[in-house]
Amino acid sequence: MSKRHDIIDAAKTLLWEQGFEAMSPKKVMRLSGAGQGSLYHHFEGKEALALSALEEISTEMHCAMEAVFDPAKDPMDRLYDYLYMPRAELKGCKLGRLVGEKTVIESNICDVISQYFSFAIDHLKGTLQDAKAAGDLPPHLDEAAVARSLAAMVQGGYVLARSTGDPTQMQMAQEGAWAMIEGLSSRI
Amino acid sequence: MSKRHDIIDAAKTLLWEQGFEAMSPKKVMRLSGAGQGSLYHHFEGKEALALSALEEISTEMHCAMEAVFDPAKDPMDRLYDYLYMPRAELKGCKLGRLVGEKTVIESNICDVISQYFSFAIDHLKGTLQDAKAAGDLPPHLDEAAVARSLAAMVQGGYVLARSTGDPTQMQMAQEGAWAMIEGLSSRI
DNA sequence: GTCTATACGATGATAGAC
DNA sequence: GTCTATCATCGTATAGAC
Repeated sequence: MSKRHDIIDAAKTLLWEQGFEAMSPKKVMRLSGAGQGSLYHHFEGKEALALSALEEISTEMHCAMEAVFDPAKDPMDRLYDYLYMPRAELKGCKLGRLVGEKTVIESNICDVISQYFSFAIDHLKGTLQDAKAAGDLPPHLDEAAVARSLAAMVQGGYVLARSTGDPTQMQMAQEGAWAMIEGLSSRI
Repeated sequence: MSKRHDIIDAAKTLLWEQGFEAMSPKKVMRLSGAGQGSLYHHFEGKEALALSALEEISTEMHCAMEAVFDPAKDPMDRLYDYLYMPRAELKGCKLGRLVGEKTVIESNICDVISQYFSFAIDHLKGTLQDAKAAGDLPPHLDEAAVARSLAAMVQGGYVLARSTGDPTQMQMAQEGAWAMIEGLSSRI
């Protein structure tokens, strides 16, 4: 009965709660109940473990996003649902939170994170195009740029919320974003 | 001749380049040329040192912002200048970057960061009000929310840029934000 | 004020027995 | 596959001499 999964689960938890640098092999062992031998049998080292854990997390987040960007939905609804997706304001984005760490930026971990963002931005861009085609947004709007803005607003919302310990900071950022989108829409 | 300033300077550099957890007293000593004794003579410990360094950084950033939000300027110019302020896209915000770290969130360091954000948000809010008063933005716009959105967009722009190693991600986020603001303005 | 010496736990990993 | 040594190094701090 392999402990591989217990180890990955512990790593996922610690990565989210503490970040990559603070996720030590020892903490993973304590939390998972596995010994040193198991950990280094299944994974080459700390970075490889983090990579496996983050790939699982990334997959889970992709699934959540596919639901939000369901092409059967009205484009403006998709945008609204993206902005107002349930989020753990004070814990931060499971992936985006990690890019503050130098060691993450210098490792392969960064690829998993940037792939997630490009996935989200592509969906946003497509949705903005659909909204334009439906006559819901002005035709001259630069959807590539606005898509980045919206993704950035969410990531920045976490930063504001965490710095103040106040989840409503994220909610206000969301409302501001939606106010701008709606303002553009209602004036077509 | 006190080494206090050398130590603070080294701490400022390391905090920006590596973050708080990675800023070890030993690294500060190496970079500043000071010995252990000097460091612990001038500062109670690592956190106190970081706090002093970040207060200096915060002051510098406040000054830069006062220039951007000069009340003599046209409100829309102030917004534009804020969005397009020169930024080190790949290094991140000297303050905002730190909130990803658990130890930062749990310490007094967080206060310095949140004070900086509330300063920026207040200026943004006031500027948005001025723009409304001048007839440049729709009167029903929720300036408290939009102010958070704009501040968040900048912080998130750093996240996107760092995750991809591509500074233009920040620039696109800025352009998207400006496109939305301008879109609202041109349709009054 | 500055320095060196010393301490002790945590980190990240290897070795080898079961 | 799993476990328990064991290791060198780093991180954070104290003590005490100059």
